[in-house]
Amino acid sequence: MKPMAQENIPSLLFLSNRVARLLTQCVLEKTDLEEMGLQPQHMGVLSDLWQNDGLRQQDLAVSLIKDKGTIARIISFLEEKNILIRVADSQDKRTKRIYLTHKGKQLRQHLVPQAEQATKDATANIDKSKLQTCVEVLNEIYDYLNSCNRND
Amino acid sequence: MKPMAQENIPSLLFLSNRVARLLTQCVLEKTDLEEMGLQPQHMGVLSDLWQNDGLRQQDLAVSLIKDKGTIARIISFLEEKNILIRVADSQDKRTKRIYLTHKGKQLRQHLVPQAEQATKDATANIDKSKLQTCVEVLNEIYDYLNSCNRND
DNA sequence: TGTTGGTAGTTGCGTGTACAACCAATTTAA
DNA sequence: TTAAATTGGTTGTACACGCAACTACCAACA
Repeated sequence: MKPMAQENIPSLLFLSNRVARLLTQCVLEKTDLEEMGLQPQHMGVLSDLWQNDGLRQQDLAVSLIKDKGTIARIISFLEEKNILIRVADSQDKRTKRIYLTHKGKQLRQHLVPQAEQATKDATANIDKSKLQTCVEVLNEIYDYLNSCNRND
Repeated sequence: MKPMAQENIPSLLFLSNRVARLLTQCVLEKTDLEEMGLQPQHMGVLSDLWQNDGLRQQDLAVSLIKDKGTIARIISFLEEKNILIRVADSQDKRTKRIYLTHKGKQLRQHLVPQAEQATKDATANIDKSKLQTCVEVLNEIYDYLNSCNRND
């Protein structure tokens, strides 16, 4: 007699959480983040700014799936460290544009190759095309869910 | 004249973090977790116990990539709610085995289908075989990195 | 048998985060 | 043009988490 069919544990939910933690750990260990007095969440913010300088704090909050208050504090921290500056927007006085300083731009050349290497090491034994598919799928899920969020 | 080649932002690192956040949000919204007074991290612990009753706290810490202190507090919380019990191991008096109560086992039938539906909704527009590949890859990364952790 | 090193669990502390209340500026509607 | 609703940002509060120090226990070895 077969066992009753059990509900399937929703693996994507738990796997994405655990892999995210593990990769973050790897990057923290294998980069100079810590000795520069930075944390993984700071690199998250920087990654968006490296691609798009001049974003608003609200843009960062939506992109990073974090509370706007949390973003405000991270920005304050990075501003303190002279990595970026808040610039009041002349068009809309509510918003502040975030611009990287020279130091902030320099960090990219320093940190991104290290982080890249760390994630490469972590996925060295994975089939390259499957890994590519994985990234594509995550990107699609991200785009889909994030567009839902914006519309509620 | 072409722009200088820029380093590639390590997408898997950031995507896994963001997708994990988004999926966790979805599940929190679309299940009865909150009205039962539970949080996503509690379902993480439960998911391991539903598959393997009688785990040690240390097993949970390794599996969930969380500090053993954090696990201890989550277990205390769930024990308080009569969802599981700590049982001193007679073989090794250092360890405590975690067993689900009847209530804890019931939760599976209640919560897992809801969480499953939530993740299905979140990935409804994704090609099924690509999604399957994505889960496989995440599983491989998880196994690989977690085995590294155990050996340091 | 006693000593030493390692492991499971607990707890104090600092910090990152979400939530909510708030202010200022903008946009929409009356 | 004014009133109401919305939006971007800041700050207070509560809590989940990692780190580190501690206790209790086990295992290995002299």
